Amino acid sequence: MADGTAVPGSSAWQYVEDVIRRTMARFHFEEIRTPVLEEEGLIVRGIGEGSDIVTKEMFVVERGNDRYVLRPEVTAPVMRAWLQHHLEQRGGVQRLYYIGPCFRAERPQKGRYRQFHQFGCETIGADDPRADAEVIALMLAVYDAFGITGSRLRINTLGLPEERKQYVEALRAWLTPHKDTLSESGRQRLEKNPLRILDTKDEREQALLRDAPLLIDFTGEQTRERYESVKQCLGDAGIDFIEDFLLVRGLDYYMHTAFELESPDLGAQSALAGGGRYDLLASALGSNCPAPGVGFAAGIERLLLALDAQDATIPEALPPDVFLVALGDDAQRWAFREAQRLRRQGISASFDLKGRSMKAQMREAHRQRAPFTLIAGQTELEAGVVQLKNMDSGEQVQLSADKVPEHISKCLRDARGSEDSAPVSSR
RNA sequence: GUGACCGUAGCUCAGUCGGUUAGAGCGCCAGGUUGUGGCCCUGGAGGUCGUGGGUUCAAUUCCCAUCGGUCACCCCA
Repeated sequence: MADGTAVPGSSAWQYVEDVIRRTMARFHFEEIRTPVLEEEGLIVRGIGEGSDIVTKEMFVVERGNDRYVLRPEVTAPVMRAWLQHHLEQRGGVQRLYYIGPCFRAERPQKGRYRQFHQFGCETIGADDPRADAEVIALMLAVYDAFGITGSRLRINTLGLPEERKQYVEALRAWLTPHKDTLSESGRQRLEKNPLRILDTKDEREQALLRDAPLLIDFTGEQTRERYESVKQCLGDAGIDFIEDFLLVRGLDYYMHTAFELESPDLGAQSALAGGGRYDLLASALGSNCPAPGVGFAAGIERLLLALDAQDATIPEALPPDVFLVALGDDAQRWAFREAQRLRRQGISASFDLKGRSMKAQMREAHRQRAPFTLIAGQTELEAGVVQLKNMDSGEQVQLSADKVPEHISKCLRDARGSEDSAPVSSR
């Protein structure tokens, strides 16, 4: 197995996907699936030639003269799909979401894996500030649905490319005299990408930055008004946020609104999710179709870490409705036959495949939390009957073999009817 | 890519200052109950002590390499 590629395949995973999909549906976002394999050019143009992802974190697949990459993120692929399939022709605004694997060739650590899983949404075709606020609200709604608390929403505006460019120069000019205070990587960033210094973890650099110029002061009236509207929408919806003028994003396509959701439970990789507006992505991809967009991306593994840290209860896998216990060779054939009969009628059935003792089969039924067991041996087969045992009460009744499905159905209905706990999931 | 730490049973971990058959708890299997789960009791299976090499009379233990893992830097979900 390649480094950093463990894929959790547990009931927790099922549960997480289920809650995400339901939340997305509540906001009426529609799922879009894009290929895991993408043309290298799309990703390079989309997230920027100089970005860390493109320069050192991509898994490249070559075939003949074609170069593909395993997608490192999903926004650019979604935009490609939107352009390629002319989704703008569907009229209105597209509200889309995705969930699936992404790949980045970084050194694995807590909350960071080479194959990881993202979910996120993209609203394409609207530059209304409410779209930004809606995306943020959706992002928070997901974590809310999981009961995750203590995370912080930070927002900022990255302005327009022109404004940012002026700011970068001003920041560089301001920092250059303080070169000696910067760390080694800080000095490298000063050359390559001064914006990245803003989210430094170095305390001396953080102290220095307190007096540095701010991007917001280099933005024009339009940018500022837009930013104010987004904040106002968030306020109207009662969403708490922290304004952080030092917040930047690592992908080049972002502009205007940028945001990040941080959790104290994650270790060094503290971002649960992040996103922003990317009105110029479509043109970076070579389209002249205007496609203003805004979205967020979130890591499922980090969500699982947060759930774990908060000792959240994750619903267990559903038990079978009935476990069939067989004694002897003839009964083993009966167990398979009977399981199939029940399954065809929508009753979930399970049975032993190792020819184990009755005691072991009963234990297995108990372990699987089956509410009922159906027991048969030579005696029952010859008499055309089976034993139905209620595992909860221990009560056992003998049934005529042909009445089994309807009887079990009835018992299940009775058992479910008497439960006042919330239904976990319908079958 | 850089650095630090860690690899003993399915899992969580003891242990050996180098020395007869490497342990515990949980889990698993079986018996106690000629065909009945949970609790309890008894027994059992399961380990090339990550791998390769070196030092030594002797290595799971020391050394080197390698592979795997973890965390941090960096980066970001």
